[in-house]
Amino acid sequence: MTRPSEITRERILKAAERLFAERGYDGTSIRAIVARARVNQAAINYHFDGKEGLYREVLRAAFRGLTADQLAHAGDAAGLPREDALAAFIRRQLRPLSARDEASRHLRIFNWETVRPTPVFRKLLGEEAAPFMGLTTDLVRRFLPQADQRTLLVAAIWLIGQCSVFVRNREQLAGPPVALALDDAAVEWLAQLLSRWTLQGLGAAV
Amino acid sequence: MTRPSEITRERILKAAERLFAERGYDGTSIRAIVARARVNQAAINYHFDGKEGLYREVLRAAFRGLTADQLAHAGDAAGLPREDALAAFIRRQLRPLSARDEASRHLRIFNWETVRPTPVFRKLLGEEAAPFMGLTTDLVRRFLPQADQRTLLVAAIWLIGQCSVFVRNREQLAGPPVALALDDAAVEWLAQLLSRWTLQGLGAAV
DNA sequence: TACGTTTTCAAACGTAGGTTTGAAAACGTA
DNA sequence: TACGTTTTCAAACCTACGTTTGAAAACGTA
Repeated sequence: MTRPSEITRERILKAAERLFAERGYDGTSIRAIVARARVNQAAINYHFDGKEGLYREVLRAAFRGLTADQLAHAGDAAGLPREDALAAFIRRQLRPLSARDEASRHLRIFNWETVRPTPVFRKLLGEEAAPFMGLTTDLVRRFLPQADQRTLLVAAIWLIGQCSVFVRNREQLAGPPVALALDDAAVEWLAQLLSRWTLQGLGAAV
Repeated sequence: MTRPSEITRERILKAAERLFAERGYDGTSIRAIVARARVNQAAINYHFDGKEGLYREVLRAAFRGLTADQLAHAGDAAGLPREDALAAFIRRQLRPLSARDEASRHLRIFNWETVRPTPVFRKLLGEEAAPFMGLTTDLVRRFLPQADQRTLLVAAIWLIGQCSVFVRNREQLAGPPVALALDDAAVEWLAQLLSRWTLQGLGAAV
């Protein structure tokens, strides 16, 4: 692998990630990607063997990026009181609300897949979802020590869902009729509210 | 309005609803719709003034259909103890989990819009979301009588989110690694679990 | 039945999409 | 430097899309 060709590859990946996140797979054209990346149109077929191959790469990177971010703090959680660990988890889950950064983009690519998962995505999920689900399950287990596995899984999904409804619908919630402010203070307020309700929901005193 | 032309209209709407639900707006072609509806291709432009006009009609029907279910029971809720009203709300929200019917299809059309809302959808939401949000807000207000409007709104969204994470990701949750069973018994069990956690979360004794 | 309107139809139009092509350029190495 | 390989490039190709067209058919009504 020579250096310049790697640059082209990276430029394509970066542009593709942005556009796929914004417009989804179908809504993003090869021509739009190459225009943004400032490379030749044929480069995508040369480097990634077509649009689908490029998407596969982007998806994998997004998935890794997301889980890596969350798994990086898994170690901390064990050392915290369960209440604090839960609050930290929720705060991290809400992070894309205020930050319009890489994590936010990754999550968006992810979201496109939840409506109609591509085979590529299904495969990825089957292979790599376990660590994150395990982390979340471990967290709720601290509140439901004698629950069975099925209940723990549902609790984990429940917890994730409480956060993701705000993250996913960020744009609608920002406008009328809800008009939820989304500055840092509001996000922190929201995180505390969700923490309290979740703690109580799982039967912990607050 | 003559009779046969109404039949054509209905056939198009029915076919379009199915296809838009399955593949989304971009993923559904006019040609696929007319093939399923067994009508001429130009009929869509004649009756709906183009693909976007057709989508507008389908979206409106989906929205009405979805909220109608909850709104129809809004009257009942007032007469129930708040705990029962909440449980009934959750059970209704989870209904698309077990029923692969019209409601399920409507929700799916809705879901396509959450990633990147079309202007058509935004307009619809602005015009018609208020009754459903009002209903949900009224419900949570019974648990948080002295909360301000912003908190009530967040609580309402929180409640909706807890249900929608299961409904939205039904397909992924049914498969590995979660492998959540989704027969009627399991859905009822899930509804009760969510009811309990939500009740506790909102500070009610169970 | 006769006539103006509404509705259907097959065909074509123009555009945008992903991919392919074959040659030119850049590159690494002997 | 010379040469085989890798990478870039502009152009073309082919397909699928949404829409338009103009005439034929069906319709409602007088």
